Amino acid sequence: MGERTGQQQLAAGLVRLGFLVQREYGEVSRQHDLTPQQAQLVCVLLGGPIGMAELGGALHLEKSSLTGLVDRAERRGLVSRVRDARDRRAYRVALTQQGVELAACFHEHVSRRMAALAVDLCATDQAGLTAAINQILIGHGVAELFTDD
Amino acid sequence: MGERTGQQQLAAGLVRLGFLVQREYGEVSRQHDLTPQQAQLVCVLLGGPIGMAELGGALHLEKSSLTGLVDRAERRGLVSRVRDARDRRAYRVALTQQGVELAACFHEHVSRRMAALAVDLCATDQAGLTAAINQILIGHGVAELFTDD
DNA sequence: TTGGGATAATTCGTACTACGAACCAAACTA
DNA sequence: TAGTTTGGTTCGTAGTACGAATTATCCCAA
Repeated sequence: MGERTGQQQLAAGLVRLGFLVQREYGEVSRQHDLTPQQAQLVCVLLGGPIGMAELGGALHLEKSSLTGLVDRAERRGLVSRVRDARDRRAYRVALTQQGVELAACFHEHVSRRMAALAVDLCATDQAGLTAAINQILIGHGVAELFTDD
Repeated sequence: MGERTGQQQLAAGLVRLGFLVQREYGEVSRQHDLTPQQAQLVCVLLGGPIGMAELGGALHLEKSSLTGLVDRAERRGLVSRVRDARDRRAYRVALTQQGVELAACFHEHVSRRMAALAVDLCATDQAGLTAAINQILIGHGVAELFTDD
């Protein structure tokens, strides 16, 4: 009601956009018979096999949460745990062939869906939006990787 | 790698921004001893008491999921179920006094956090970002309410 | 070289999320 | 008034996320 500062408007917009993105992401995940978390996992792994520890960093999860997530993905044949050559405590989590295919397919679809969100914007506005988002991301330690973590 | 279209860049940015927003939202929720879902619930209820059915629409949840969410919030003294006067099957879910306070406090904090995300952008870019986000939101049926659903 | 602290990961218990199917009761409608 | 729709709950299943405790390995320093 009444007055609303630009800051408040922007804050509200960011929250709603966040929820909208999550909803789309979840829907696409479901279409691929994945939970959003599993989808995120396989997308990260598209960047190559990594240890549980780094995975926890990428997904912002405690290691105890990770065990189960990887367990379930492994049970579904999407990933496998490979012992690290030089550290007998460590595993590396890698996509299986099936995992690679599913991840690529999912990534493709989710990208399309996201692009579709901005389809109403003219090219200039899209470029401006991309720039603004990138500036926010770099200012908040979001990795520069080419996959969407 | 190599070439990346503007669409792909934007799509990736949206996904990452979405995750970033969720992370911030979750962190603030936690600081208020709420789960993100409970936080979302009380924020929606700031707009006034509503029935389970509409609530499901607002939160994009099945009614069976809602029962538990409202149960737990009720157990915590945040909301209460009030029988609808004119339909003896229906409840309306309303914030308790405690719920109102907590929701207002949470809303305040989360808004600040979100605004802080964009603090590096100049005023012009912020305005542009707000406009672009609003255009996306209106194009995708996100309600015009003043609370962040 | 051995002992002690850090590190990689798992297990366990708890709480919460989300769904669909089955169900009940009140409301509507033909 | 019978039959259908609607509002909400219950139940079972699967998944998510955490922290504390545990095990095994690694690494460093005395």
